[in-house]
Amino acid sequence: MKYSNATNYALHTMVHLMLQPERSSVGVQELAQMQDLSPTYLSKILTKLTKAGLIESTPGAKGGYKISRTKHNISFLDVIYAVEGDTNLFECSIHHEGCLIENVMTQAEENMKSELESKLLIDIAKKAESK
Amino acid sequence: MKYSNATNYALHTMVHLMLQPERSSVGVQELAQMQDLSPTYLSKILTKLTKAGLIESTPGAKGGYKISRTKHNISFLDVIYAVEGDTNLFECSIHHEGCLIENVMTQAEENMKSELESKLLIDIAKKAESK
DNA sequence: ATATTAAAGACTCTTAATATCTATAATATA
DNA sequence: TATATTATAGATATTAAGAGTCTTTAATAT
Repeated sequence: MKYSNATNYALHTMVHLMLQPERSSVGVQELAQMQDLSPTYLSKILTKLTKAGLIESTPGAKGGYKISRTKHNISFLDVIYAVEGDTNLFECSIHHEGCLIENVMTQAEENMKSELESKLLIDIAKKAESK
Repeated sequence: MKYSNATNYALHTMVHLMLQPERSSVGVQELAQMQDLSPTYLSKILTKLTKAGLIESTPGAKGGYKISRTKHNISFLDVIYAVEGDTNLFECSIHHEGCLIENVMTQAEENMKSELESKLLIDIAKKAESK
């Protein structure tokens, strides 16, 4: 079990965008180069982030991506959901109602998610900046 | 991102074995039938559990599998490790030392794991029994 | 000796993730 | 308005991992 590469790239991209000056967009070319990815591939991921409202995109010259104005409190969980969707890590294979095993597994997953919800990208960006 | 089916089957099998009378072995035939699986497939999973020391196997007539004598305190995490191995859910794609993103993701995973470590199969088995 | 059962290895099938290519739509600016 | 630039969308190919089967071998009880 692993997080997808896409989630990994998305998190790095988001932190990078957080470090940009206000109102300035960054093109997919630059973002892709930074992580040694093909622009077309990364653009798929960026489109997901855009649809989730985490970033804004403007096509055309001088266009690109920037952090959404309305969303400066973006959590790790927000990014993960945007890329992977909200799915349960565990679903009882026998599929019986109120499975005790599933209950335990779900609770553990909740613990992880609540941690990821409490961690904001902006804090990581600031830490990275001050290094 | 999902837990494997194998983990799912393993957990159900373990709880089932927990509910057996002491010293009695159950064959893969019966265990497989219970979950509507092919015996050969389930046996792969059972072998992993055996190698991890969570259950004991005896070949031959009247043989089968039973919970390890020495391990009546088996946690959910033990079973997951036995089947999936201990791997990190997240590894920085840029692979730079002390990645701040990776740190956050790893901490969240630890929260999940510690919950799974604190939950014992025997407690689930007892609950299921008393229903 | 025989029946029974686990273990191991080779192999196939399926699915999801990864990634690329091409065409289209939108925007800035000269 | 024309052109260059950039995002979006769709089709398609590639890869890797998981799921599952089949067959052979080894171990054990009776």
